[in-house]
Amino acid sequence: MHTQNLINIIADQLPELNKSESKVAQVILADPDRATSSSIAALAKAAGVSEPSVNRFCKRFNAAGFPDFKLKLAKALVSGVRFVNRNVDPEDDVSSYTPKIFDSTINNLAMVRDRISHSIVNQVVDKLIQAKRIYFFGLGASGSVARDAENKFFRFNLPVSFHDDVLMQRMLASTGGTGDVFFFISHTGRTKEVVEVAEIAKANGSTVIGLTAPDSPLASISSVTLEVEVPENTDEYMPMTSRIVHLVILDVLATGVTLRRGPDFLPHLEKIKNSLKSTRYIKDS
Amino acid sequence: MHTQNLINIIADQLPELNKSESKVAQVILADPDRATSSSIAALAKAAGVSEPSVNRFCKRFNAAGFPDFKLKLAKALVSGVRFVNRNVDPEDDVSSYTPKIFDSTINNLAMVRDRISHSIVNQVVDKLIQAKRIYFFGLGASGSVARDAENKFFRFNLPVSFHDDVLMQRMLASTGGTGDVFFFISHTGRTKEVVEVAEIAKANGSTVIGLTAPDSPLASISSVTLEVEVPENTDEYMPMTSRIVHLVILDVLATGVTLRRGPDFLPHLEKIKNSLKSTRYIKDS
DNA sequence: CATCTTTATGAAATTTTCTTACAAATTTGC
DNA sequence: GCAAATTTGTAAGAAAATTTCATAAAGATG
Repeated sequence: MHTQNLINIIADQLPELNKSESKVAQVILADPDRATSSSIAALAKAAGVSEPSVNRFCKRFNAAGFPDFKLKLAKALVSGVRFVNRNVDPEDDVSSYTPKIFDSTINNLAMVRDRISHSIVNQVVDKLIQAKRIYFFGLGASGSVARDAENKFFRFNLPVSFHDDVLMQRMLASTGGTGDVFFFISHTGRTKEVVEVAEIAKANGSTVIGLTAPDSPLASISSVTLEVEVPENTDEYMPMTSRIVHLVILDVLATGVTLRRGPDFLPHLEKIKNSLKSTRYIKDS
Repeated sequence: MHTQNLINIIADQLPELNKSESKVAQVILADPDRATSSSIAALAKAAGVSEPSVNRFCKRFNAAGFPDFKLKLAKALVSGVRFVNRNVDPEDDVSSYTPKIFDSTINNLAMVRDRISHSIVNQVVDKLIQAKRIYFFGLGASGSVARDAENKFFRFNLPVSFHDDVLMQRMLASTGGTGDVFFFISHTGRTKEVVEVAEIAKANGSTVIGLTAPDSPLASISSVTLEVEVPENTDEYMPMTSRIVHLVILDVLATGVTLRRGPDFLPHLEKIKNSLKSTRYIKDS
């Protein structure tokens, strides 16, 4: 499991801190970048606590002392993951909402990165490699993800297709059988049409893979489920980030397949890349 | 343009440093990680120079002093490790390549987050709000992005469509005119078909927006360009992350449009959300 | 090659920053 | 309501960093 980001660790621990430690935490979380460049005295003053309290705070988070803590904080900031709960609000202008949306996406990715089951990724790669045919199915926003997956997996010389048409999906599911892989992408895992099609595929002996929410009907039907838990979209203004997480997971799967294929396969990928060259204007410089 | 890594800067400057500064540089380059956690005294001793020499060295590299220098060095190390040493290599297993792919995506997002021009985002939001019609065009992987954009902007009650068919694109571009917005998505900005269609759109008086690489043919044609610079995909195994960056930028634009529409518009979004409810299995719990 | 000028360097003092020890205050358990 | 445990701050002192200034080295000039 990936080491959690210091900032998130602090945020997580927040409720368990005592009064002065929590004051320190709040000041740091409010502007971590500033914290890295202030002295212990300045930070103590900003938090309204004594210097030793700040020092104790640092030690609580496994730092040798304040300077060491600052160093760790600085590193945590670079890794790009910032503090979570920054919702877009109606008063925001471009320079507020733009980073907020990036940050929220980044945070969700970091969360899934730390939680995704590697053994399940491996199982799915197995299934994909052994597949006689692969179908990527999704509706609405997940349709775009499915389409992207087709574009990606097509390069592996696998018989792959994507469908965002429910009737098409239904027909294909009912004509499939052993060796066929039906890969369902769904944010909620509760869309009736999707679940029904998955049931049909399953009934015909095909392998059903779900890239979806845990504890959903789709998850329970799937032969293997890649569980993605992205916080519900409570804020009206926040975009749905699950699509993006799904895309990255498909990137991971594609990489898994490439690696499993071994180095002999690279020339094939190169060939596909080159086939596009003639469609482009040459880069000067 | 990517800011040069501090370590590389030091290495580059090496020949121009004087005797004691160069000693300091060598010690730091030999073990930069150690340098971040040693005191000025320790480093001075290791380099066989005086403490002020180390201090002067730090100031030479635009640091406020030694502690500030250590901070910058620490940051450089983190980003260095991620960019240089985090490529997927053929020996990787699931638990290595999975976080690597997430990290590389996260890094690219963080980079664009810090570099994207807010004023251009604003300009694009303006154009989208005023548009009589919006067309999202993309080919290949960018086609999926365009499709996702349609799905997203459709909710704004704007006449929007997406096309990944070159002939369709061509026809629409030539029938468009003032008030129409053609939004082109392209990783390279050099695909001939895309550039040609953009030229046609432009010639007919439509607004052309490019979500693409800077200094590309597409960028130079566009009325407004959202420049996205994602490091070239040199590693055979690394997936292309520009798609994901593009999606997030479209999320930003959509948020901008929602905010500009004001709170009166929220019921409309709510209505669309609700329209999907009946298609889902209810969540128990 | 002597002398002046510039530049580089370090010793020591000063200042800033951090840590520790301990006592006061607060909370908790009984 | 009192003792123990925990939390917090004061103040001292230790450590680290910076500045000042003197000296040494290198370079320029006649």
